[in-house]
Amino acid sequence: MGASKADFFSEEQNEIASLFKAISHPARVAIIEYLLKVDSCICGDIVNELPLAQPTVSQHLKELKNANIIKGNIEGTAICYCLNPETMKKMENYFSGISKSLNTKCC
Amino acid sequence: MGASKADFFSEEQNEIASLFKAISHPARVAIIEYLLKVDSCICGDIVNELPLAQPTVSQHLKELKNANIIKGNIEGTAICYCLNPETMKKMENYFSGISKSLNTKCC
DNA sequence: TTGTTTTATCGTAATATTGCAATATAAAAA
DNA sequence: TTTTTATATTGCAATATTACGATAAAACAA
Repeated sequence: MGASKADFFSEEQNEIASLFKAISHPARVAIIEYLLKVDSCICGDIVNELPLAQPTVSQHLKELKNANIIKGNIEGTAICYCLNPETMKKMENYFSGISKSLNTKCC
Repeated sequence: MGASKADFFSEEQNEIASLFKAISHPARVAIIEYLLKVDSCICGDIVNELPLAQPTVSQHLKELKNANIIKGNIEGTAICYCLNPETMKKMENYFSGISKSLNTKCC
């Protein structure tokens, strides 16, 4: 069909999948790395950093916000974006948990 | 358009994006978590664990293999799958690197 | 008020992904 | 050999994503 059969998987599996789906596009990786590079909130400016039109960037920012990967604070005409440390930690923990319980003698 | 404008992003950004794209689907998250749960190579058996038809599972396994997230060893008629510890570590490191250089006083 | 700036939304075309039936392939068993 | 078992590939329909022009909305300046 094309739609994922989300109903057949656990809530947690669907959550993890959509969290990583948010960073499964190079534009969104670029946004994350830009926010990391400037090391502060960025008001405006993101559109000029990417080789994409403004509506497209806005759409990618919306997806990152929905996934809780970035936070956006309204500052007058502009919006201040920054990374959400908690979500970064959550994703780190997902993999460190896997690494810990991995039997490396396998295969 | 629909296609991502991959040419305009860095090699590294495209790599990171396709790595996480591999775990952006609940079926592939379920495969990872099943391999983790059994804590050993699994020969066959994966198809029966998922609510999907055999060709669909095969397709998901192929994507996980292409992303180096799982390894598959042929064992006669069956194929032994297990997680790739190096890729797990790589993904963990991506986020721990972000967490480390994150200015948490922001926003 | 009007104009400017910044971000969001709508509508839609191009492309990608998902899922599966049918079929193919490959190795072992009978 | 034929049959069985396990996995892969092909082809296609249904759905999702990506990208952007046009437009809207919101805040501020003049």
